[in-house]
Amino acid sequence: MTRAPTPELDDLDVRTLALREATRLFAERGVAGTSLQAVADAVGVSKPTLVYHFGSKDGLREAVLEQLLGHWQDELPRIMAAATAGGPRLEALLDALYAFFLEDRSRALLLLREALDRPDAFRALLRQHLTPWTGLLTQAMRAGQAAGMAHHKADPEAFVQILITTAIGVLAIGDRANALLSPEPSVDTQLSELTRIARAALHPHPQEA
Amino acid sequence: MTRAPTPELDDLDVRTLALREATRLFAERGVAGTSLQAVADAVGVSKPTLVYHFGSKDGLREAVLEQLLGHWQDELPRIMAAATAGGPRLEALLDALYAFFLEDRSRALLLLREALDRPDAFRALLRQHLTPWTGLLTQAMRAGQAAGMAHHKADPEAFVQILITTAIGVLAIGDRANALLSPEPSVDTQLSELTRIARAALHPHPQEA
DNA sequence: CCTACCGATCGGTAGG
DNA sequence: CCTACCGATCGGTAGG
Repeated sequence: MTRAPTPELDDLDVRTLALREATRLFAERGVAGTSLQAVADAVGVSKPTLVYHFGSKDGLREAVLEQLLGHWQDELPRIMAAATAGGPRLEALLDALYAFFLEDRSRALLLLREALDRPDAFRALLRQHLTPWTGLLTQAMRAGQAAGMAHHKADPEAFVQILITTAIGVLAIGDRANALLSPEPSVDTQLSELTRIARAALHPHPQEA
Repeated sequence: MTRAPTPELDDLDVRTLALREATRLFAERGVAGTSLQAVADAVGVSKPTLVYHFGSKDGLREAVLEQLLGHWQDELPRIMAAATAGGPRLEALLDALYAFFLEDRSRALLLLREALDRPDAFRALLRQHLTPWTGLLTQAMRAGQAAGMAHHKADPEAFVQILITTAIGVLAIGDRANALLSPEPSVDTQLSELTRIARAALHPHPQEA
């Protein structure tokens, strides 16, 4: 018995471990494709223990998503501060976006799956947590357009939308979809190209400035 | 009894109807989230009837995918011919890509779900059916680069990859992910902006030509 | 193409 | 945090 019998410590361990394993399994196989028993086995506890900690399978799913959004909430202020330090810098923003999702593949996979499986809940989740931040981006972009530093034909909302959609798409399935091409572009190469595309599409052609 | 009792006709009807309903349900809820009974109810037959026609649930899934890829195989030659008629035209290609997936939302959803749920099978499917065609695109793009008509910094494989990934991403979840922004960009607006981005990222800046 | 039915597994509860 | 167990549903088979 090297393990502390303190219930509070055990609680923390099981809950943390369960969140980690559920995140991994839900991302890989989807929520519908993952049984509570499969999570319980991965954690090394019984099925009712999971129900005790999270109320239900749906409670576990919500806890996993809340944890993901929590990470996001912690990082966003830091990212936005860094990116807008010397005026909004597109590259810094994209690099931060890439880094966040590269740190844990499950993040992009879970987001994409949630978008597919629960459209309404997904929309509500974005509205609640992220719309204020994207508003800052489009605002900065309009300012850039007014100053002639951003392409005047760009639609700020659609531009930001597409960049985020593409980044998450590449990070979630870039290693599968690249079977389309030969030779296969690595995820890193795809992200570099995305940055180049974004830059070219944002900055006005000199003769139009 | 207005319906013909001919078994062959009924066979065709049930199979066709089952494929249609399964496509819709698999796209909406995923394969794991759709029971054979749910498909049977939607078609109006019993569950064993589906097993008779498709062998198993997995057989039904494969039939749905084959039908999707079949459509693609029929349209691709037409698309490529139209797009390369007067030299490769980016806009024509993108419009054809958009049109194909807009015609039936399930197409983009199913592809995305398959990429998530069965990575290896998805890669094999792309390699088998689509890599030759994308090879034509990168080839045309390299020719454009050599002629100074396409941006020399672009990575052809990564560029094509990203355009397709983004188009499918927008068409599959553009109506959910746009809750990120306010006002929400419509899917049409997103596609227009994607075309603009692609054009700006492909064509070299004049001073570099 | 159906009814009847199979064993296995599902999410969740009772009770401790 | 467990064992024991619940009814419901799963994909699939038997037999016609």
